[in-house]
Amino acid sequence: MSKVRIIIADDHQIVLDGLKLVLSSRDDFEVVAQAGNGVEVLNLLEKNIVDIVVLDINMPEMDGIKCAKKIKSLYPQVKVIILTMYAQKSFVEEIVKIGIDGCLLKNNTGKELSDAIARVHSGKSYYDQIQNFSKDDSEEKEYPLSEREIEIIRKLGDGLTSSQIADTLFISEHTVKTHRKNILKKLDLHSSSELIQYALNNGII
Amino acid sequence: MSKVRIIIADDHQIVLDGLKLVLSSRDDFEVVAQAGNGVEVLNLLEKNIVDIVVLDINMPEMDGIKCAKKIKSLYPQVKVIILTMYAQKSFVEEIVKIGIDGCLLKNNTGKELSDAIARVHSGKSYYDQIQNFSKDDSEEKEYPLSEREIEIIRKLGDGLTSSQIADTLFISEHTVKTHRKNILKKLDLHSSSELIQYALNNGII
DNA sequence: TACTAAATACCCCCACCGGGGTATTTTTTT
DNA sequence: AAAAAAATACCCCGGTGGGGGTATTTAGTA
Repeated sequence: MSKVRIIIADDHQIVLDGLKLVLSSRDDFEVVAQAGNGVEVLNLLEKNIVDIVVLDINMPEMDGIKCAKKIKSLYPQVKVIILTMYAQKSFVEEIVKIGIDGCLLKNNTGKELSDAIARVHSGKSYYDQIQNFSKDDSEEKEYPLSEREIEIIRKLGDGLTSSQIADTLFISEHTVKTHRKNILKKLDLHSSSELIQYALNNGII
Repeated sequence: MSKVRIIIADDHQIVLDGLKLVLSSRDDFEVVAQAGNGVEVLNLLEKNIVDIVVLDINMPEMDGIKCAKKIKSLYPQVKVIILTMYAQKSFVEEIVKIGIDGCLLKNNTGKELSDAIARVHSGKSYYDQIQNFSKDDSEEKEYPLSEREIEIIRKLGDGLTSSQIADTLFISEHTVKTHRKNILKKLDLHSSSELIQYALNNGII
């Protein structure tokens, strides 16, 4: 019987090393490649035959969700499992819509990841606690932040002013102010200080 | 020859599993325990003889820096290595002051962590790119924050304005502004946003 | 194709922040 | 008792932030 061919992606090399060892402890798994961001994953998929891709959500260049979307459109037969730090409600719709096969928190053991891979490989899906924070609460509307908005938040956290941010991003100061305004509205916050606190507490920064 | 006895702490179980495998691949290392936060680490240290503790910075309950401080005061002979996601300048002063023995980014390979542990165990220190920022030159000017100033910082983090803070503390708005001004000067920061980020990263909030 | 979200850019306005001072009173330390 | 540190309070001023709009262009999706 052939092994399950796996690609793993995480922006922290040390986590990659760990995951590889975790998965290699099963002799029916084979980690064929590692990647540090979504773009690398797509490059690797061009040259490798792969059964399953394990993606961290938070990655530079191209995050896990975007990458999963690409994978599912380019290689529908490839299974995708998302690894995430926090149970972020905003991702769930995306995850379901894209048709991601599995999703679990980094909070799980290596064995559970192995189980998830085995289950997904057999054609089933594997969702961790995700259903807990799935959209039961129709009351609370989720306003997901765009990439640009997150970029703005990070720079606000560095203490840059609107005009400074505008300079680094080569856009108008007005645009930066609009973004900040929209961010505060989406998150129902009322100052940059609150925003930074929120961002740090939610893994945005 | 006895093995190097190691405790590893990270709030993500899967990362712990990975790290354990990475370190166990060396037969002169022994991972005696794992912890999900700083409090657990301290409990484990009461019952175990340990050479080295590897701490993630971002953990609930008690973060890596706070935990390191405790360890160094309670068990000075125990070596501490900090694992961090980003090279955050704000941590460096703390890290140096506390006397942490090693510090490296999660961006490194498992082998580099092993090397760091071996080196630290031999009595040397191991600093990744971090030392680019460090400035052990001469006297580090210490500008300790007063209790009142910390009180102000917390309220700033809640998004309160000067006048709102003034109301809750029954002092003049001018006084609040003076405090904030002094705080920014002491810490060499230039906006409340930077301040909040600094405060959260240093356990002030 | 039409629809939608995102990014872009601009208007007005006032309150607040950041930075520069000075100065008095209270508390703590020497 | 004297010195140092902390907390208090006030002045000025320019730039920024936060909140209310509107509108165009671009990109992705149905």
